[in-house]
Amino acid sequence: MKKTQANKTQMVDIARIAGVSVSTVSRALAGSSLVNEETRKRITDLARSLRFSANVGAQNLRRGQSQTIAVVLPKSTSDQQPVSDPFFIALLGELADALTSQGYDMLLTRVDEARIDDIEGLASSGRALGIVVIGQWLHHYALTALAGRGVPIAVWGAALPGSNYFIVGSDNRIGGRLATEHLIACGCRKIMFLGDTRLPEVALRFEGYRDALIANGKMVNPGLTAAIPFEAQAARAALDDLFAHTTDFDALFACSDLMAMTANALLSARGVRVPEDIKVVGYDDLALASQVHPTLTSVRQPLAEAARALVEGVLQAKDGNAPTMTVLNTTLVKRESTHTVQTAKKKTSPSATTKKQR
Amino acid sequence: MKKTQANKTQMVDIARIAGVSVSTVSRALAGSSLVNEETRKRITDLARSLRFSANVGAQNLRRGQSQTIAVVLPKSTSDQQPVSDPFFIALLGELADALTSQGYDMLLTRVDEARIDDIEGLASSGRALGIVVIGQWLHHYALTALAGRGVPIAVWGAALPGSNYFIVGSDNRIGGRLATEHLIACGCRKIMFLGDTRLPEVALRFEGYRDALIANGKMVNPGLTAAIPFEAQAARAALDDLFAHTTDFDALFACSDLMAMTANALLSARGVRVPEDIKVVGYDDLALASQVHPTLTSVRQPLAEAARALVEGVLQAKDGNAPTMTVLNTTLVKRESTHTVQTAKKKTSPSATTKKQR
DNA sequence: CAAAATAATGCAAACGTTTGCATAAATTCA
DNA sequence: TGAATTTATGCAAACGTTTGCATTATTTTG
Repeated sequence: MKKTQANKTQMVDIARIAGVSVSTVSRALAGSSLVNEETRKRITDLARSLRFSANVGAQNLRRGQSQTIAVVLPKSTSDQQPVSDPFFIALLGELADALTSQGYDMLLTRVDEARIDDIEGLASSGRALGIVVIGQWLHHYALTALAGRGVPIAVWGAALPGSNYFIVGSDNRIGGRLATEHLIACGCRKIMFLGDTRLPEVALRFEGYRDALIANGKMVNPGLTAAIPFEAQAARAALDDLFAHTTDFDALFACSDLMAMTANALLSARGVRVPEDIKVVGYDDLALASQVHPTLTSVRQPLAEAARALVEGVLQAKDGNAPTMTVLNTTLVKRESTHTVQTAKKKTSPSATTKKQR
Repeated sequence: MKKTQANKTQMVDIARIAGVSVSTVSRALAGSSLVNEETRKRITDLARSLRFSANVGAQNLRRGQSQTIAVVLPKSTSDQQPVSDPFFIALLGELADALTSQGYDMLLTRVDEARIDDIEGLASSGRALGIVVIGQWLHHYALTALAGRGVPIAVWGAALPGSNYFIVGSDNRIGGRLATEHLIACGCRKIMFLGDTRLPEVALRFEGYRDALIANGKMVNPGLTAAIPFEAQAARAALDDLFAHTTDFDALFACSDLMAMTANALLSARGVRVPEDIKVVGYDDLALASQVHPTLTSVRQPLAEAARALVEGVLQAKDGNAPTMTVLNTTLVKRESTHTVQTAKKKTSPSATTKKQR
């Protein structure tokens, strides 16, 4: 006995049984027109019945190319959370689907932000033919260096003009404007912007926020800006602190749904009602946004499209094409958290202990 | 010019520059004691400066083993949601960390539940040395068949006695009992169980629920059970329907936090207050559970431990060891959604529009 | 000082595919 | 009918590593 487990069946086994050479097996399974229809049928049937599956290592080696794309999810060193933001997860899911539907395998890697350079190995080792980076954060420089070295990368993030790597993102500026305009239309006068403008995406959303204010003859009030971080715990602390000091606002524009929901929870705990007292708009339009109470008005980014564009981007990058920037449309999804009319209780049911007016 | 891109540097390049043979390079980089300390240093330095990274396809081929573990996330055919439950995502994150910390790559695949057999190819093609399946759902039979064919798998799910594959799960029965006992201790008399008992995990939680009731001299009331599905949209519809028909309960025990949060939102929309009128316990203890209002009492499953056990399981399976069942402890995390005392407002701050007593 | 042991290196054969080229058999053409 | 063409197959050389074995140079031993 050589191994504990039976050796995997390989092409030579099939060849022997079918009485042909390995070349023919290879060609038959690849669907080459060089092999007789009848023999092909015989071979493919045999392969299926033996549950044969060609060794991809050998294939990649011979072909000089792998069918795998690496997806890296940066994790901040400080943040102990297992997974960053639900939004990234949703994008991840779409990526998984986009990749498998195009016949690529997906290698998922979480890398410490400080070690972002390490991801080059994923490509140079032939493990993956290219890399999708979710979230450029503050690493524009490192990403530029990578791309400069010929590593095929496509990044989800803000469109930074003149960048040397493929970027896919949504129109953050329009997103910010849509949200703000809606709040203005709802009659809000003191709209607070929640987000850390050091991040490129957030900076653009802030510009949209400013655009909307100015277009409506208002000024940007520096007091109505708070650099809330994305990470859940930190966001909660920052918001709690914020609300303890300031209450002079009638609307919140949060740069993520998570942030908006946390804000909602904290306000609610303080007895502030959403949307009656304060209106709230989030960003991302998570699935969860329509599951919470009140359901959350939010800026939607087209995830499936984003995933497709990212895959397309890596492939282009691999082929050495000049980098492009893809900016996807954002849309506003209006829900309860910005309702202006009396909250229309849908058929107040014979519920157990209904307290009128809460 | 042969290729568009410069060819990747490989061992032979390093060998040439260093004036040694490829064997020596290979051994030096592998840290073999056969090579002179000085030459090793020279070679490793060279490799680093050239950003060399050995071709893994070739390595796997030669070694006859890959360093990759596949993680499959089944998606139900009907469900259009990109990613199933946030809980699985959290587990995914832990798995990613556990794998990378042990030097394995993680291949992520979402497979249609109907095609669960296809995952065998991941192992038989040498792409992965083993497979972690997240959620056994209703596929005990298919998984048994896979394991029977020698595919190394480890599954997150309920401990099914006599199974032929590795199973890692948390103690659902205890979890169910803890939740129910807590609600009883809170003075609840009519505790509704929310979950589809066709799923093994849920069935066990229900047993725990029953255990607790019986231990407290109560009977299981069939009217206090609702087969709410896990999937968000469907769950919302089912819950909405449920609450429209029944209000004769004073507590909910939901089989996932998502379900509990949706229930909270729906109840809240109906003017029912949690925890004053109705107490709610969830399951999973998502990060989100402490971010919503009211914060959610929930049954926690030790995710990091789970991830470690799953990895350990696949490796054991690969080595042909007899399958084991790992049952992890569950604990109850008490939060606002089951508070009995007057909701102690923490230092009612000088908030804008505080409505006393909500 | 010869023989034996040790240390460091190289040679060449794998690993399981794919594919250019040669070849054999069958068919068409003039 | 012989040459030219087409069709189907096999041979053998890659792909980039790792590793058993042989080899050489160096040190130790008796």
